[in-house]
Amino acid sequence: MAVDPDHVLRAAAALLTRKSTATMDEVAKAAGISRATLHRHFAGRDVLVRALESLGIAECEAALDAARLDEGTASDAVRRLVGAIEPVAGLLAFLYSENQLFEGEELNAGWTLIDDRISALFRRGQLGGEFRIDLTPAWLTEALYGLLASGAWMVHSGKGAPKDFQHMIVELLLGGALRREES
Amino acid sequence: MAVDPDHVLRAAAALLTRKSTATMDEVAKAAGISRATLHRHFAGRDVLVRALESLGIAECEAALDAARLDEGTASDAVRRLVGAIEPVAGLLAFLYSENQLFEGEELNAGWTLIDDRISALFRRGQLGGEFRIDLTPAWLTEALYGLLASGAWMVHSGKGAPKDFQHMIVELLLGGALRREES
DNA sequence: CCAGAGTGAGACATCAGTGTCTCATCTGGG
DNA sequence: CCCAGATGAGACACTGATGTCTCACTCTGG
Repeated sequence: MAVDPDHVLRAAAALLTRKSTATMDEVAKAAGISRATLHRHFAGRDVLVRALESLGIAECEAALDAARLDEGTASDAVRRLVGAIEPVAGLLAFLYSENQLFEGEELNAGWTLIDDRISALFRRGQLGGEFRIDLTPAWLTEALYGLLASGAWMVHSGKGAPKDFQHMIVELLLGGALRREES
Repeated sequence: MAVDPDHVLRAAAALLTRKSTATMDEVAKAAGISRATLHRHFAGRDVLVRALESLGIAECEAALDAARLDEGTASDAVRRLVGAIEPVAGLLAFLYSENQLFEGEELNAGWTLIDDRISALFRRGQLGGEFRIDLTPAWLTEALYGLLASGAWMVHSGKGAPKDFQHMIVELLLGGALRREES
């Protein structure tokens, strides 16, 4: 029976999300195929990681689309974005750490696109008077990534419930830790 | 001349902070000693990483002490903490990712101590009515780690200035992205 | 001055992960 | 039914990192 490359990719993503140093052997086993077949579809670990990178980018963009960043208040858009991106957070964290190894090589241009779209959202919130302007959109974007990683870690390690993921991140990112006098 | 193990450790920390996959050979070269001597002082990569872990814990605790978490408002304490912990942020990020590989093994109890001290700070802020209570101290602590990692990444990649490190993190962690009507 | 400790350089074996190949087996379409 | 293509299992060699050992050199203290 012909192997479904997409299924293999998702199995690899699920495994590497938990154990980033997993062997090609383990990846193959996780996907339910032999190492030989895995190598026929992805000729080498780097090829596999690149494919996972493309998958992560595609899913991120899908989440960005689903979140409709241009509609409604920027706060609501951020809320939708975090909710939509939650399933990808683990894979994102893996790729994030893996990309540090590609130091010399150029990184996939897709990330820049995603960064730009998220930055644009924060900028929209600033221009609309919704967000404070003393924190740059670039930093807010990077901070969102960090909080997503922390949230994914909380859930993964069992210290936090998946249902709280969106609330925890959005509330901290938007409102901060300080208690609000108003409302 | 006798090698100073602490100097070796700091050189290793500086290198591994930038390139987490550095070889023992590269570590030795970075420390200005031979691989043989490096192995005489740290018999294996895992021993070296454990030693770095101890160093990171010690420096974290020193930062916690220097920040005087019990004095003044919790907000000011957080501000001092971030400022004091900044030099360790890179090493912290390295150990953070490295600890994921120690899955089965027990993690150093020192981290729990540090977590507890930071959590206690956030709890103090909550009990004093300074911080909101719908975000758990455990999450605030984890979020702080994530923001420290993001900040270190911003500085490391040149996207942000070191002088903004403390301000970026503290302002986002405490105040959030939303614009404040008051003040 | 001399002995001993510490170091640098290099050789060597080992080990894990990987890339590659072969061959038997299985499946599906003509 | 039969064949072509795909898969699984395993063997084999290669590579990079590592652990270990030896030997020569250089300090320093007695």
